[in-house]
Amino acid sequence: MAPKVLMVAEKPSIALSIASALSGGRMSTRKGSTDVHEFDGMFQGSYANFKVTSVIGHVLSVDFPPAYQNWEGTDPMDLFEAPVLRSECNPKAFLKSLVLLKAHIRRHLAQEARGCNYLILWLDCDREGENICYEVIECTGIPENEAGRRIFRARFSSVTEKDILSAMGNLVLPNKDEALSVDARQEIDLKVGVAFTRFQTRYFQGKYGNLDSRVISYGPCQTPTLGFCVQRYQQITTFKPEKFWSLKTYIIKDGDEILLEWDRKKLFDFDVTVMFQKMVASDGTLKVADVSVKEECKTRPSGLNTVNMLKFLLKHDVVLTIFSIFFLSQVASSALGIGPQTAMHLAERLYTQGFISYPRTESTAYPASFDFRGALAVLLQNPLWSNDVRTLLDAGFVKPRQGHDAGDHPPITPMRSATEEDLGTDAWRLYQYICQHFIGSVSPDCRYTRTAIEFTSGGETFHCVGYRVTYKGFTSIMPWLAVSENSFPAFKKGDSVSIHKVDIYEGSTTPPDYLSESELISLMEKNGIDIRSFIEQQITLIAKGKADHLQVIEHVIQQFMKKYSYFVKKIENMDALFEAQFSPLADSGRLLSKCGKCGRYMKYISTQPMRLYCITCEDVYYLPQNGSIKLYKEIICPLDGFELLLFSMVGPDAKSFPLCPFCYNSPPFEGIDKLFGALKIDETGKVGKGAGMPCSLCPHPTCKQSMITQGVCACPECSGTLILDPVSAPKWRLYCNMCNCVVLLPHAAHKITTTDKKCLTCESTIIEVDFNKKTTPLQDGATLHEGCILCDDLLHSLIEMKHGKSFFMRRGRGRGRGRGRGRGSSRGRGRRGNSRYDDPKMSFRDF
DNA sequence: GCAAGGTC
Repeated sequence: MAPKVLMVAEKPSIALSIASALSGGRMSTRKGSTDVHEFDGMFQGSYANFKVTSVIGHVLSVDFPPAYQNWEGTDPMDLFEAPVLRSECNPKAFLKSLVLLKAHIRRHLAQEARGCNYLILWLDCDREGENICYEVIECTGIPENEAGRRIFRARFSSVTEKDILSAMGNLVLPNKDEALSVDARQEIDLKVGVAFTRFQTRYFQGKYGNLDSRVISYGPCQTPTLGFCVQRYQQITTFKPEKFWSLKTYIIKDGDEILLEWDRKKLFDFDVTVMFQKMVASDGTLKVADVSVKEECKTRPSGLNTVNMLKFLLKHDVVLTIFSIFFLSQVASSALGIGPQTAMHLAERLYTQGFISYPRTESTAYPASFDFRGALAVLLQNPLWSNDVRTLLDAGFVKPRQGHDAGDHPPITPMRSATEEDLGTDAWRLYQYICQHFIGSVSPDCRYTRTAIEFTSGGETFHCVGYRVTYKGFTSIMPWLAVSENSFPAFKKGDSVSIHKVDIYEGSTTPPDYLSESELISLMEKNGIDIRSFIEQQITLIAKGKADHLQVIEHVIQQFMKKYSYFVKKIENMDALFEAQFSPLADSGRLLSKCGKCGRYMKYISTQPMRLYCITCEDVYYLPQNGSIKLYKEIICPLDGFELLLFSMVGPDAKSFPLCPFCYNSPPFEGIDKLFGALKIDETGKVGKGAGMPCSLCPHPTCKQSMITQGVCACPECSGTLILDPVSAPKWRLYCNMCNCVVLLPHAAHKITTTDKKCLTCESTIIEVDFNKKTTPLQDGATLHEGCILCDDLLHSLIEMKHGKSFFMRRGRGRGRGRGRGRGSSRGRGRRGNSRYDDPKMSFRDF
């Protein structure tokens, strides 16, 4: 019988590429936890059956045993020496579709491995990938010591047919040392992170009013990074501007006014500056003391690594702003801005699709054997740079400037030709840069002439400098690095020229800007990130086989235990800093959301009647009763600046809706005066019913939470409007803002949003559904679909009506049902056009 | 309720 070969990649897309390359496209695919591609071919000289499948990142992760999960019963110090368990990954809840998939990967691998003679590991070629190799081996049940006999590792740096075939022809062994180094990292990160986080959270919990102390997390990566940001923030806030003065000396040459640079640049003493000005002015003439002409050269770049790629993209684009020590926010300052996360996403995609080589590399040096000619030839197809590439291939290219070989992957290099249409705007920008960088790196250096003229007058020296490019070299393909030329006066040594004027310029020093992400990346690169670099350097010893992993873990943990006990002993020092920043907690009530008037957190009083109290403004805001309330995404009401809350009924199918505490109590629009469950204390002190306007009744025209933007169509049951429930994913639904009617939307859609378009037939809001890739009802696997839930046949066939639990004090409940059709136009306040209600299609009679 | 590192 033909031997069976199982191959496992790190992600489904790579499994597909590998199978396509090895089978020449002739394969069959069946569904599983992840897809399995099958084909026949040759392995080790004989005919074999292949199947290629994948994991989805790590299969296993580490955690403490249950006994250590209890915050109360566990001293964080004990965590350092606690055992750790490896169990199946449990990704965060927001990745719901992944949870379902990942939960079964272990079983999937075990099943697929049954009866297989060989296992070939196609995980990404980095330390994490090496570690996942051993997770996969464990799941398949094949003994680890079969490495070299039944287990092999395929090493590749790009997902191209060439690389895949060559990896298949040169199978190696998985690297246990690198895998162990990741085990060590995982254990250290877990222990350090959890111990410090638990301790400082518990210490600060309930101590300060305006500190959100649900969790005060500590991590060897995030904390030092925050440190850099805070350090810069401190520099900015403590900055004292200083006045300075300088001389601006002008001459006129060939009719042009030219400003000369003063060699002293600037002085911090006004009187002294005036003295120099007088000396120069009384001389009145500048003598040309020296003219130097130098041929200079700007060298081509070395290969591109990840950090440099990110730095290029970030330059001027995104600024990291800190407005308080504990609140970080990103301000995108340019429409073109690609943040590091997006950039790496795009790069990952380009790699997966075979357009570029592996994008996570530290190396800027190419291996000696690298085929530059082949890599260049690929780029001939694109007219944007085909001329440059043709010239390089014909007239000879140079090797990139000598870079650094970190021993990981070659620099990021284009592998396939692509056009903007193939990739989409953002991915294209990134790809274009990678191509330009690569072509630039094998182009000649740029050469230019630098001319400097030195003038003297009254004992002071001035100068001007001019640049003239003699050969563009690599700067023609990388124009952003071009040497800028300037117009320049012709002088020779000994000439003299009269001074046109000498002015005093007064300026003042300015604080540095907020730390930009590119600066942050440079800082991280330069310093390592403190603490992280220590761990990194220790585990590298394991990866390189220079240290035993158990000893390294033991050593590092010992170090951190010492740091931890020092931290505990000195926590008052940290507390002193917090005291200066935060205000003490008042006696009762949990702080929940910010008041729009004073900006401080308001207290949530959970005893009936549920309400918010602002200590500063001494105001009370009643909330809907009989449900739970929590902060809603820190979104702020555009009308009054109060933070929105999310109210949820209890029980299955219970609805939830956002509200602004201020609007809810004092509806800002006329006519919104009905009772919707809010309570109010009347003059006699008795609890009565108050007014209430949640966002689902708000006629604000543009706010993303309002009835206007979230409303879809009229309720078939009452005079209300059906609103898209923003937190109902993945069981997306509409709920009526007046009665208990619920409409279930297509199941398991990835995302459903309202658009600003209206149905031409019935004026309902057009919704956009992003179907799940796997379950999409659309043809050709398309996932995006826009339409009216009533008039679009597809959407209409996928929706279903239900009744949820009512949360409003509705009037005339009995009238509700059966009123679904032929309603008049006298309904609703402030809702859009009413004529649509007469259209028979508005009816839900098909339900 | 905690980290950081994979993945979508």
